[in-house]
Amino acid sequence: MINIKFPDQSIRQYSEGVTGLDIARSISEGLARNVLAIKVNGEVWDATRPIFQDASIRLLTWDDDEGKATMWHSSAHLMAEAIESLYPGVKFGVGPDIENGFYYDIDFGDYQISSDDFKKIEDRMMEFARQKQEFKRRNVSKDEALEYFRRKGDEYKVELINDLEDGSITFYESGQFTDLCRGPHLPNTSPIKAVKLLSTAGAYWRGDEKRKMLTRIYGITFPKAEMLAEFLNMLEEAKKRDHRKIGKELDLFHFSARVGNGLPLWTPRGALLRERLMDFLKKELYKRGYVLVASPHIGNVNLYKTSGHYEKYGADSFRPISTPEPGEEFMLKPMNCPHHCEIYNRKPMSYKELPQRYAEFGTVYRYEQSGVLHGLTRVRGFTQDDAHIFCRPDQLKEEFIGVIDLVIFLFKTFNFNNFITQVSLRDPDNKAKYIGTDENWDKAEQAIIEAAEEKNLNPILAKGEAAFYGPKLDFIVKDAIGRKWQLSTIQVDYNLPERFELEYIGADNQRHRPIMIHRAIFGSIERFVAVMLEHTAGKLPLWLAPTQVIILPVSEKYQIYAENVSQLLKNSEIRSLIDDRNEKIGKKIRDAELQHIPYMLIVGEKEEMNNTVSVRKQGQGDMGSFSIKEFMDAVNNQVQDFL
RNA sequence: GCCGAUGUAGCUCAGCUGGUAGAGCAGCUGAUUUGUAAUCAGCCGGCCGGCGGUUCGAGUCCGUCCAUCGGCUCCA
Repeated sequence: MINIKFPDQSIRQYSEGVTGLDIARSISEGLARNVLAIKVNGEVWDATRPIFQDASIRLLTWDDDEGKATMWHSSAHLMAEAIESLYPGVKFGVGPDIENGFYYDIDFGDYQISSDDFKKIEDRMMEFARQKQEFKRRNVSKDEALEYFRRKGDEYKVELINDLEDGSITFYESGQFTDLCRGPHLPNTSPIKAVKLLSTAGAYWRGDEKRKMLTRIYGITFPKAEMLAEFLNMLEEAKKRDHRKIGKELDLFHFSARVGNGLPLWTPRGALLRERLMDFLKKELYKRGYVLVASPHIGNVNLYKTSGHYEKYGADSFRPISTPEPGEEFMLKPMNCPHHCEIYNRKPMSYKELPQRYAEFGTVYRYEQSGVLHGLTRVRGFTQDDAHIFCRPDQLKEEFIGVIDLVIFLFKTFNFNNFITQVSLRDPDNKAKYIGTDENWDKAEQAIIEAAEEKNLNPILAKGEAAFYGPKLDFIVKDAIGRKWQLSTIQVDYNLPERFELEYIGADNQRHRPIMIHRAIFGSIERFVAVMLEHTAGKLPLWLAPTQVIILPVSEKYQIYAENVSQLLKNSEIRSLIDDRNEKIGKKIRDAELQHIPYMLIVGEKEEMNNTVSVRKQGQGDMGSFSIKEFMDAVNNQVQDFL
């Protein structure tokens, strides 16, 4: 007998060789039907794999991320089986589960697969799923594995196997399909009750653009048909919230091929929104001891050679600008930091003057590959809400805490209540590839982790994810429909202080090297606007709305009164418009609602007589009648914290 | 950049197997003078993404370039 410990710490005894499925069945038949996999001592196993030793276990169902992952991984096999049966001779690359579903990279030879083929494949997948095909795990020797796929003519699998250790290789068989696979998998295909293939895409074999491009097919499966319907609804909702669509509808920004792709043009309304965001942030920066600096859009090539950016952005980015002076070249700045380093460098700095916190809404230019451009989230010219903090090593933690506070304050302000954080640390097995001393790295990593813990961030620790120049802390927000966006980043940099020979004079009268912290809260204004629009579905808060109030005269007779109201609002710095079109009030309200204008003021005979406005709040309807002053006070009250 | 798809009026879209462009919304004009999510009528508006080709004839077929979309890769 062996002892099996459950998540609630209770222990039950089972005979050796018991499987997850057996354990589930010993609890209830219902659980046995729902169990997709089992976690054994922290490792996810097939629910059908026998357990021979004492173990802590957790039965995994659809409600567990690992349960979903197992199902989607098995679904990738199911899709591969369906595709192999429909298109014999295709070759398979890799087919993992991903955050929302799974994909498989496939070499279809000469056949050009398209979404028209999806229905056929989905039907075949469901047919196989209903057959309740079992997933059978089998250990194979490297020779046997190679032999199998050589005979099958699948060079991709052969390549994968060649990279594996003999003795660690497993095959999974389901129906007519055998795949090289680590697993785990479902006991059988029956939990898969709904299938949807989502898209095709080209994907380089092993992510290497020099190698062959395979066809990737994305799909998702569910244990219930209703869940698929829900998922498809969510996709619809995401489409409705697409910032590119909202940006057009609300007339915020525009792209012109004549200006150049990836170069956003901000319309009057959009520019206003940007200004509001930047003004708000500036005010916070002053409060928190930052100082604004400013630098030009170009800098001498030598600046970027010193910083190392030339190497990174020189060849594949906008080409340097030449001048009448032979040999003289300037670059559009891809980063603000070199300029800020030179601002720091302008005079000897005392330890008493640190930290220096330089902030700039700096517009930078990077020649992104045409295929990656995407609305406002990926562009070629964008404005970072950038800042660089130059501090002493003993100030690092405190500075981190300061930035974390600012980030949290802003997330709260913008209603991003759901976010995760990640600390990127260096790879402990490969310390050589990082610049900076061992001691400094240890201290910095420690400082970041401590700062994050003090702020209860509960960060994910990602070893080996740090840049070569320093560890960092990233903030990833989840928007209203659960999508993740990386916004804020705080990065330690040992590299630039070195390259720019930054110094301060310490209390010991010796020269010391300051530490530099890069930090951006919004990331870029462009991206932040995009995320805001998708998060709010275009319903911007009052203080950000380009038009805060629209005055709707019931008929032309009240035009003069409407203008009077408008003037009063303007005097009070409330952004308003009059809808003086010859339309009925219902129509004007409808259009204002669709434009998500926070307040509508209906004015007619009653209002003109009593010097009032009838207030309608966007999304909520009629709020009743108020004096103009009452209304203005209420508006000013709501926005005052943001001015 | 690469793979695939798409590109028709300011916006959203229709236009079958090639015969020379259509709707709704927006805009303009007029009528109506309106009370909390679409008043009616008329009008304007298109080198059918650009360039080449096939054809008597191309929005429709072919090539090419550009842009957009979904991915790969990269990143804010």
